[in-house]
Amino acid sequence: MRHLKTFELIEAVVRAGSIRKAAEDTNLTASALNRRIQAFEQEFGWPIFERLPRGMRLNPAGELLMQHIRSQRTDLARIQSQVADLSGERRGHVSIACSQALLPYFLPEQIAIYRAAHPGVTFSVNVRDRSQAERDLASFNSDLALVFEPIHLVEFEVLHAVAQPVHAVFRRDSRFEHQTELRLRHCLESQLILPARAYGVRHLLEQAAAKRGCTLNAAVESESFEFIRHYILHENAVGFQIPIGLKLENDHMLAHRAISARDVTGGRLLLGQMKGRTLPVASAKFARQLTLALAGGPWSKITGNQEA
Amino acid sequence: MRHLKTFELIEAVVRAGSIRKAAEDTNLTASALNRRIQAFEQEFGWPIFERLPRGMRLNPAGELLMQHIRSQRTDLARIQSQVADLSGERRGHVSIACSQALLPYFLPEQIAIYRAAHPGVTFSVNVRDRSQAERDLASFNSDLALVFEPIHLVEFEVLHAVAQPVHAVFRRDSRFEHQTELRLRHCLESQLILPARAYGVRHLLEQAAAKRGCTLNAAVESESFEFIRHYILHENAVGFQIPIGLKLENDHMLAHRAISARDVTGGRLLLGQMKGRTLPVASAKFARQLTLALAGGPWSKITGNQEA
DNA sequence: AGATACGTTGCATTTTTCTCAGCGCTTGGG
DNA sequence: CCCAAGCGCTGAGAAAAATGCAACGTATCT
Repeated sequence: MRHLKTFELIEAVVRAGSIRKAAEDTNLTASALNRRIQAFEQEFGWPIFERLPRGMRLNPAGELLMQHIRSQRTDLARIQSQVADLSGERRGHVSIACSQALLPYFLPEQIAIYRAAHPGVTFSVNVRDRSQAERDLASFNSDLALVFEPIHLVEFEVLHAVAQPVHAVFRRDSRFEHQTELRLRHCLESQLILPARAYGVRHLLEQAAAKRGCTLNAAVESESFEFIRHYILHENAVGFQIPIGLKLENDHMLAHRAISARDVTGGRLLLGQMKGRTLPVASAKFARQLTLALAGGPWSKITGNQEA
Repeated sequence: MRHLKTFELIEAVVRAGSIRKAAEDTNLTASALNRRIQAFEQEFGWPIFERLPRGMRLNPAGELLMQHIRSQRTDLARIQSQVADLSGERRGHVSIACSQALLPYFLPEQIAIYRAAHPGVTFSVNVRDRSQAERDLASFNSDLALVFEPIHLVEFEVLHAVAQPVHAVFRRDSRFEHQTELRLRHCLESQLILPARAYGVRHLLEQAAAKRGCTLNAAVESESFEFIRHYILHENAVGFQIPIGLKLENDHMLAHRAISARDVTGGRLLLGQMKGRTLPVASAKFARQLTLALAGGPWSKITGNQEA
C-alpha cells in the first residue's frame, strides 16, 4: 500500500540497523530514506531513532510506534480479509506458530482439509518453541499458535485446550510391546532418547523423575522429534512424545503407549491467539476447524494404549 | 500527518457525500480527489464507495474500512500521547461526552483542577444525550463519557458508577422548604417543570408515576436544565434534577431536596469508555481523577437533604 | 427538454520525491 | 597515531507524482 510506505521504510531501518543498509534493501538512496525518516519524525513530533555512530536504533518512543505500525498493518490485512470474505472470495492467509509435534500428521491433514474447501487461502507454518510462539503472536508474526505446555501465557488467549499424556515410543520387538500398563520406572531401565530441555515433554519427565528422586540419563538428546523417532529404530531404546505427533494406525516398526498418569502428569496442548485481537476471517475459521478437530477427533481420545 | 492524507480525504468524501463537495472542503480539485480515491480502491483491492447519480456512499467494504481508519487514527494519537508523557511533557487532549447535569459545577471544577496540574492538556466537552454519548465513544469521537442512566451499554465499559437520586428543585419560599421528607405525591400537587423525554430524570419520574397509576402533567417542558432552574424562579413550580448538577452551598433563591427513594428509584451516573480501548495517557489519568472525585467527593454523599 | 450536479478523463503544470556527490563525524585496525 | 571504513546528513539538479483546468457522458429533478 502506497500510503503505508513510510511505515515500511521505518521497519526496514529497524531491521537493517542502519539507513544505508536499509536503503539497499528498499531500492532507495540513503539520502532519500534519511529524509523520509526525518520528515516523519518531524510530523510525529519526536525522534523515534537514536543516532549511534554505528547506525540507528529505536528509542522508547520508536518502540511504542513500532507496536502501532505492526498492529495497524495486520488490522488492515484483517479488514481486507473480511472484505474478501463478504465478497464471497474466501481468500486470505493464515500464519501458525506450532510445536514440532504438530508437523508430521495433525497440521498437514487439517490444512489440507481446509484448503480443499477454500483453495484461495494460503498458509505459513513456523516451528516455534513454547516461549517463542507467544512472542510471535504478540508481534503479529503469527495469527495462531498451537503449542504444548506454553510458559508465559500473558498475551495468550486460549481458544481450545486438549490433554496430551506423555507417550513412550519403542520398537515393536521391545519388551514393552506386551505390557498392559506402562510405568515410568520400567522405562527408566532402558536407554533413554530425550527431547531437549526446552520442550514440554522433557519438562514433564524431569518433574516426574524429581518427584521420585531419580535422574534422567539421556543416551541421546535431540531437538528433533523426527530424529528421535528414527533413532529408536537403530538402538533398542525408548523415546517420549505426545500422541498427536504419532501415527494412530499400525506401523511395522514403531509402537507407542501412554505412561501411567500415576507417574507422569499429562500436559496440555493449547490453541491460542493474541489476547484481545480480532483475527482475519480465514484464521478465525481455521481456528474453529482446529477446535472441532481437537475436541471431536481421535486426538482427544488418545489416553490409553495405542500403536504407532 | 502526511501519510494519512488518503484516509482524511476518504473521510471528507464520506462526510460531504460527494467528491465535488469534499474537494471544496479539502482545498483540492474534484479530479485530484477522485484520482486519489480511485488509486486507493485499486490498492485496497475493492471499491469502497457506491457511485450514485447524486454522489458517493460507502459500500459495506467501505464501512469496514472506515472503522479501521477511525481506530487507526485514534490509536496513533494515543501513541503520541504516551510518547509525550514519557518525554515528561504531559501534553494531550481529552474529549468528553457528558450529560447536561455535569456542565454547571462538576466538570468545570474537575477540568480546572486537572489543568492546574497539567497545563499542556486540552479538553473538549460535548453535551450528548444518553444514546448519543455511546455512539460518540464507538466512533472514537470521545474518549470518555459521563452520562446519567445510559441506554444500550453494549460498547460501553463502565469505569465508575455513582448513585444519583432524583432531586426536586423549588423556590426557597415554597411550601417544600420546611418539609422533612419529600414524597412524590406532594410534588405532583405543584406545577411541574419537566426535562424532555430523552433524559434519564424524566424516565425515572415516568416510571414512578406509572407505578402509581398517575400521569405527569408538565406545565413547562424543556431540554435545557439551565432553563428549568431559572424558570422556577419566575413561577412557583417544582423541577427535577440530579444533585451533581446542583449547588451544594446555600443559594438565596433555590433549594433542592431528594425525593424519597420509596417513590422514585435513583439513577446511576456512569463514567465509561469504549469497551476494550486503551485510552491516551491524559484521558486515562483524567478518568482516574474523575473516579476518585465521584467516589470520595461530596457528590457521592448527596442522598439526603441539601440546599441549592 | 433543459438545467443541474455528479463522477470521470486528457493534458499541461506544479509540487514532491529521489539521485548523486560530498561533508563531518566516530570507530577499529595496522 | 593515523587512516580507512562506515555512519548520518545536506545541497542542487533530475525524475516522478500529484494537482489544476477544461471538457465529456450520464442520471435526476423541474
